[in-house]
Amino acid sequence: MSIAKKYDAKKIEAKWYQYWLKKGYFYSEPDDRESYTIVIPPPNVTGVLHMGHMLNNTIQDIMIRKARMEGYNTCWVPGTDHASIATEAKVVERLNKKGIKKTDLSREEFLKHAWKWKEEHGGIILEQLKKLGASCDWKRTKFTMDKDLSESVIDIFIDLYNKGLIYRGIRMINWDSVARTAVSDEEVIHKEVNSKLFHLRYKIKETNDWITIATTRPETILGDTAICVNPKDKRYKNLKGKHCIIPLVEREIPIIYDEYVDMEFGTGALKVTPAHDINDYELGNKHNLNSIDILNDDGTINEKAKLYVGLDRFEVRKKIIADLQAKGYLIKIESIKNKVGFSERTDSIIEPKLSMQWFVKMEKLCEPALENVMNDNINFYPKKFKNTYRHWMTNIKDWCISRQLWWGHRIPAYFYEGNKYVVAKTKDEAFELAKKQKKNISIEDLHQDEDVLDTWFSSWLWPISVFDGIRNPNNKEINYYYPTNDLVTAPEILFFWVARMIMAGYEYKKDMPFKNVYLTGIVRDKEGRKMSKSLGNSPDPISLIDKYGADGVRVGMLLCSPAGNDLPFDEILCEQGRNFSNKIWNAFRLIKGLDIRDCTQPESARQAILWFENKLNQQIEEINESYSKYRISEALMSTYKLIWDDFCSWYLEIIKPNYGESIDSTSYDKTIEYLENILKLLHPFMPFLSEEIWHLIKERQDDIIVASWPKASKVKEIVLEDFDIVSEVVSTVRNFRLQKQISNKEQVSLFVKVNKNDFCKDMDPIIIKLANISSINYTKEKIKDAFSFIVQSNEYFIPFEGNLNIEEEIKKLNKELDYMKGFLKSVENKLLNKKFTDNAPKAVVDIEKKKAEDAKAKIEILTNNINDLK
RNA sequence: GGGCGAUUAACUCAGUUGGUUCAGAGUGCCUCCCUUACAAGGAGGAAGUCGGGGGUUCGAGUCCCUCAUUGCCCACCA
Repeated sequence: MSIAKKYDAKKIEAKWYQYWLKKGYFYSEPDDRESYTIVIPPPNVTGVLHMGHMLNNTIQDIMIRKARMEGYNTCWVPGTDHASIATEAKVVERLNKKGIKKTDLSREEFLKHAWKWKEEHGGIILEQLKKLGASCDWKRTKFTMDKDLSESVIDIFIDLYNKGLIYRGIRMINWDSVARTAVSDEEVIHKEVNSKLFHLRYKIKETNDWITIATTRPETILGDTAICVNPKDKRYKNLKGKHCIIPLVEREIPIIYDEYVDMEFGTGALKVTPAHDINDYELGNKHNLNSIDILNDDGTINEKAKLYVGLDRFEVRKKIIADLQAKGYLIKIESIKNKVGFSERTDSIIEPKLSMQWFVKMEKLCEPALENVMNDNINFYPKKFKNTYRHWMTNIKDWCISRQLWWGHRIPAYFYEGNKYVVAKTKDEAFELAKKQKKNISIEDLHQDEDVLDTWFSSWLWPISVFDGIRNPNNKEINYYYPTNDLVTAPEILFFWVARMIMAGYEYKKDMPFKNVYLTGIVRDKEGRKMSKSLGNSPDPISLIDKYGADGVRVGMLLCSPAGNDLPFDEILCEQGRNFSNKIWNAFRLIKGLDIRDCTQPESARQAILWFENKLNQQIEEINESYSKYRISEALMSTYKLIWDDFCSWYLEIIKPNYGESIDSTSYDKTIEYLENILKLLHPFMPFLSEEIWHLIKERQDDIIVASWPKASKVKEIVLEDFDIVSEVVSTVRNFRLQKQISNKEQVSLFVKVNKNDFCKDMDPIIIKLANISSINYTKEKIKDAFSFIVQSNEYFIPFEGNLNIEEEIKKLNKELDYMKGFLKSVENKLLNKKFTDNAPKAVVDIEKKKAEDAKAKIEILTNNINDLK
């Protein structure tokens, strides 16, 4: 059989994914094993896979695959989120392209289009995840607007309402006038922009004097209901009780006093527009001011403004400034930098606006959610996010959950007689409730609230609702899978989503939704910019997979992503991942190509096996340790080095028979055993490659995906230490050859003068093989005319007939000698320091003593060698 | 403005309660090698005043203070 020299990922990845699916390895149902559960952070149903998803889902898959091998009943629930505002925006855009306006459609017609869009695009991202190798239980795929999940959402709304935790009220909210909906505080992004600060003067009615105010939003003067100054401000002391006239509209408003006003800013006089500014709104409440809402939902000016009715607010800004200037009200224009809120979804400028909305009271829900994170019942990785979390949870405001959209869960409130309403699951139930309030009501009088719920109002139930734990709180599945084990997500949505899931968990299951939260970094490009569509700096994950293989990309992602750190992505890392695939592939080719005979086992092989056995055990422990601390990159790096350095560069090089020779069956069997263990350790990172080789090594029925995770037995440290000496000797000899240009094919002889008591010669055959030594001779005397070096106070000599550069040798030795002397001095100083010997632990002092002894011995050798050369 | 981090080799990062020869890893770089698994490779090598300054300690990448640079979160100046 001839095996390709280069590993071809493309060829095999699809094959194994289908195979695993067919064998049902991803499928889970409750049984008597312990469960290990992850719910996917549901990507937007209309989204496509980006690098953030790649990272996220690779980590989840690694955890799931390892848990599966450890014997847990693993369940990774996939699904998508309806993403109400994002999806609705896309559907609207698509309709616009066809010349259809949303406003021309009925709600039902619009939703038909939206569902059609969902059917067409909804599956894409999940199909992409399969290419990555994600071992999700696809039979459980959920969508936040599935019937059962939708019902759960409505049940929860009603329950919270009945508990008094949901209320309706007029509040200042963030208004997105493109999407024409309220958005939550978290969906507003503040950006610094260059603005103009307009100084405008208002006439004071009683005195005919002027007062000058400063504003960046001159169009809002149409909604002014007061001018406010600081009571301490001497400039405005005599204005108490006076009024002024708004320019152009000529409306009269009072002058009020409040310490809120910053005397330093602008002119120290503030125009107050309670309907369109959060601070003004609060001032308005405090001073009983009217609110005049001058904005329509689409951002145009309404008739309450009296002027410019029907024009867009930004157009009005230009016009009003021109008009104010013409009439002498504009004093000056200043350039300033200020921060303006933009909608995360539509990037339009957010207008603060008074509006009737639904809210969830957060205070009570927060309590257990905060406590159980702070006391580590729920663990955050990395820990630093606990601080951020606490900060947010202690400053949280009520959650505005209504959105003026159609795509989403419609609010189950039914209105009659204007503002009266009842909350119920169906219109019939609502009717029954309404009858209690008003005897002669008819069902036609009830109108359901037009608004839908914030997307996060469904996603906060995700870990419960995917197991139907809301509608059926004690069903077998929820009891078995909940709480889930790990949540892997981006820190960006810590508050939107993670915090709220924790709240919902304690409110509805009296328990945490997950035990651990692994927060990944943000994927950035080489320049450190966040990867985004608009910048066009994000590589297409699928073409990366085509190029480097899913295994290669998985490794590439993980090579640079310690938990919580941003991830500077560079395609070269995927290349490294691919090269690693190839390395393993070729190690396999070597093993597969060996000729096995029933011959005597060489001593070098026997020693290599002894060593590698211990090395492997040591690394298994280390890898497990890394996993337990959620240091996934570290676990990968340990695996990488174990395979590349220890297994390939050392072990296989020793075990490999010389040209034309055969391997003994004992060594061969051991090698296969090690390869199998290595592949198991590798499987979570490189599932496809490991499965492929697993089956190519020998005929077998079992699959690596469900093979048992390697167990570590006790490590004999001394063996590892002995091997370290051996490897240092080998490297030094190789270095000597390189320097003196002695070919590796030419044998050299090695003399050893042992100065240490516990010297182990067992591994000499390894040195002989790897350094191509003719023989190792032990000597009591130094060897003249030889290249010499010291390893662990033992002296090694390679007789050398060429001209040794004496001066250079002496220089080299002197350099080393100086270093050792300096080192000895610092150690001795330490030991002479009584404070050190008295205070430091005995073990530390003993180590220092040993250091001093070793240093002395080495100094003696070096000194002698230098003298000999002279 | 408030809060939380970060700063260690050219790059990306480890460095776990202060104490082994502790200054590390991977990549990159340099030198030699197409040697009978692998040039997507092998062997060897160079490279850092641990951001600056001060302090605590017998002992400081590690703890404290301060400055500088930088990232993120929250609030927000009309």
